[in-house]
Amino acid sequence: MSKKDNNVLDKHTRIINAAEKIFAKRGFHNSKVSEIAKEADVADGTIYLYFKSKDDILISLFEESMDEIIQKLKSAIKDLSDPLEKLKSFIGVHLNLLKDNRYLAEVIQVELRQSNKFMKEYENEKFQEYLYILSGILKEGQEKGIFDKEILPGIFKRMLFGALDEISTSWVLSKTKKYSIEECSKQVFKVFSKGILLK
Amino acid sequence: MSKKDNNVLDKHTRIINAAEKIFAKRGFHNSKVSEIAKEADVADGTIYLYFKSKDDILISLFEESMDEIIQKLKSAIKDLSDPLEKLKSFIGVHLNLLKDNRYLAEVIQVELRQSNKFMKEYENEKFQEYLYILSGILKEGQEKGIFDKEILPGIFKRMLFGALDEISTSWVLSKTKKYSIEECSKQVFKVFSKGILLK
Amino acid sequence: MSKKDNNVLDKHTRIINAAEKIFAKRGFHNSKVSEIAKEADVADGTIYLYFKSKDDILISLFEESMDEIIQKLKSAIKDLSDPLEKLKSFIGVHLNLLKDNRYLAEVIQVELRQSNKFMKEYENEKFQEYLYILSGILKEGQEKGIFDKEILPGIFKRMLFGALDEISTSWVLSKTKKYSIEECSKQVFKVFSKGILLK
Amino acid sequence: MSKKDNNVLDKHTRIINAAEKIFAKRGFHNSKVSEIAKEADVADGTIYLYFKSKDDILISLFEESMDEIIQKLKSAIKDLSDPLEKLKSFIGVHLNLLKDNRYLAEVIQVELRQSNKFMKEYENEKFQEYLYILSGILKEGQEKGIFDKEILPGIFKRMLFGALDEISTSWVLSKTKKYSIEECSKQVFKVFSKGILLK
DNA sequence: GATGAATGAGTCTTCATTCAT
DNA sequence: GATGAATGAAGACTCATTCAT
Repeated sequence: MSKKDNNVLDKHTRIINAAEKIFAKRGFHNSKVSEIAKEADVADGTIYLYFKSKDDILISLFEESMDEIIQKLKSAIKDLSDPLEKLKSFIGVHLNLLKDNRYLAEVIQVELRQSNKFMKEYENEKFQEYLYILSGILKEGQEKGIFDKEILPGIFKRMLFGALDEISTSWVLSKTKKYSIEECSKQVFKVFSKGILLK
Repeated sequence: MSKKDNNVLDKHTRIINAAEKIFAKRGFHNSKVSEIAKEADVADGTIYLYFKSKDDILISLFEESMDEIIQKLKSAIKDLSDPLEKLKSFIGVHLNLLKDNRYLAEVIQVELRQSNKFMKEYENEKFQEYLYILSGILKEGQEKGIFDKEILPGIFKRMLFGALDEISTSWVLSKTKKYSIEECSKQVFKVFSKGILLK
Repeated sequence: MSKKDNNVLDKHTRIINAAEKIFAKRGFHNSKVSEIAKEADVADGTIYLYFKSKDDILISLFEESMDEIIQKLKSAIKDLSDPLEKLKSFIGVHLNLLKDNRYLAEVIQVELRQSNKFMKEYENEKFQEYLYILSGILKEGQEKGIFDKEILPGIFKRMLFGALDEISTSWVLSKTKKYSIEECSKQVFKVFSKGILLK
Repeated sequence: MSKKDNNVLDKHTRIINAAEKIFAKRGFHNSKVSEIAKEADVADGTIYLYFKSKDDILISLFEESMDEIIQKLKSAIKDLSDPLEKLKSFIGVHLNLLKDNRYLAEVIQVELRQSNKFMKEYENEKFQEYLYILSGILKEGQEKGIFDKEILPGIFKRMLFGALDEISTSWVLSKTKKYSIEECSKQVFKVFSKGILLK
């Protein structure tokens, strides 16, 4: 999106978009608020009419992105009844979302961990909600007698998120893009579905 | 280790130990070199007799820790012939190492990603070596006809590392320690072994 | 000029004036940027809105001062046709300018030489322009048959500048002011005019 | 002189020689004591067995050099009876001494002014002694009825020193060495002798 | 006397945030 | 609401000097 096109959007959105781009390029701590302001084509001070602080930009960026991701994940699995199909869809949507939004992927994978507020103080409800969808799929499959009941949902959700997260990170940072996102999705689904199916 | 005990160690080690603790507590960017110096019980300037810069402390901390981890992982699987046993051992050692060294775990999981040098410029040979052990176990199992040949080692190693990494992170950051490390190891092994076994 | 009066000037000028005073008092290397800021009644950071670095303040101070000096010297000799009168005027204006601006004199005489940039890397166009006026006066006199043609302008300009520079320095640093500026002017003119006149 | 040859000298001399070289290359404020120590092939701490401080090295360097210069100047004019010959000799010796000792010249011309102690606090007896020789030559000529009695010795000595100093400085810093030292000597003598002769 | 590892005071510069316009 | 000039706190790093060996 060109800076010109961006200017028709409301300032809140322009700042979030600019921050996403700058954070992805420089990392959170090495990004300057003035740089974000310049990219968003607003004055430095204007940022503070829409956000409380630099940290708040990152938190908002994360929450709004997660909202969008969660909504897309939910809508993708909404009409599926088979937990296995839900799992396959979840994995595919997660990896494709990040592929389609390179900046967001970099921010979430790499920079999100840089604000102390996030990892330690911030309660991170959105992330909990994301994980809840995952454990929900497992539990549903266990109740339906498809998935192994010995798998603990609280551990499974972390394991699968970690795998998807790492695959995304390495894909985003990789220059050669040796594997396609489709291939990655297939492989992750193969291992995790076989890993939890009752047989 | 008390500050007193620490003082018998050579200064390089004292500084690395102090940095590990401070980085874990405050995060890389929020840690002051003067704080590390104080914790190591040396003068600020002494740090620069042993390290080129603050970044260099983090890089050295990572490399020295990875060296130790890789050595322990290698020695743990060295005498095992069954790839499945190697996988189980690898998972157990990885998770237990981090449990036994809380500061190191926090630094590797959370803070390591904060130096631009690391994620983008730094080649990260140590990490490649770590991943190579993992893909090696998979390949060996595939050659022995135990593991599914369709699993791509380049994707598998990332997937398993991501899962272990996320389990470690959440375990380290978790206050309640709801699950034991042993339980986590068992679950990860269960899913990944079933996921890649030929049946 | 009191700090209060100074405050009506634009910040660039206030900083230059403050630097002139502080550099004169402490010397370039012993002057703190924060001290200049305090004297200029601006915040430390404000300095960096107007100058790239501490070195840049000194260079700007020099260039702006030389501009003023050169302009005054040029305008002083502009309407004179006799090279001898030009010489007398040049000497008088040079010495009086420094007398009227004690801080500037100290900075130019003593501190200017302290920035490596100046003496070795910096091309110093302004100073070349200053010297060019001097050699111009000699050449004009030689062409008019008044001055000795054997005197080399390239050496003469340095000789006279050196003499004026040293007289100024010792006058500025002298506590007793044993000789008046007028007396100094007269003596310098006497020696140099007799020294170069054809007779 | 090679570092090896230098090692046969006593440490005081080795340190002074090293400082002369380093100060000339980097300037006083940008020279590190450790660099001088390395060049002198002694330990950092050894410097402080022979000199009180970094400033003290510069002061000693200056005083010892001036002693040598003054002695050479005195001995050069000692057997001359004609004040005009003394003047010619003085000028020639001054300029040649600096030509033959490039490092010393740079230090005296450029770096000497960088220590506050020198220009403001330090009484600078050696320099006074140097100037005293100059005013002595003028006075002797005036008493003998050769030089113009209206020239004030206190101003004349500064004027001539300034001229010689500036000629040396520009000669030392000049890359092309457009004029020879002999040519410079001749020109300075020409102007100053004609300038003060009674006719 | 000689060493050089250790010290720690000192400062330029950055940049998130504010506020007068 | 919007601006952007101004603020000033904060910190990595340097290097003259010391002192235990």
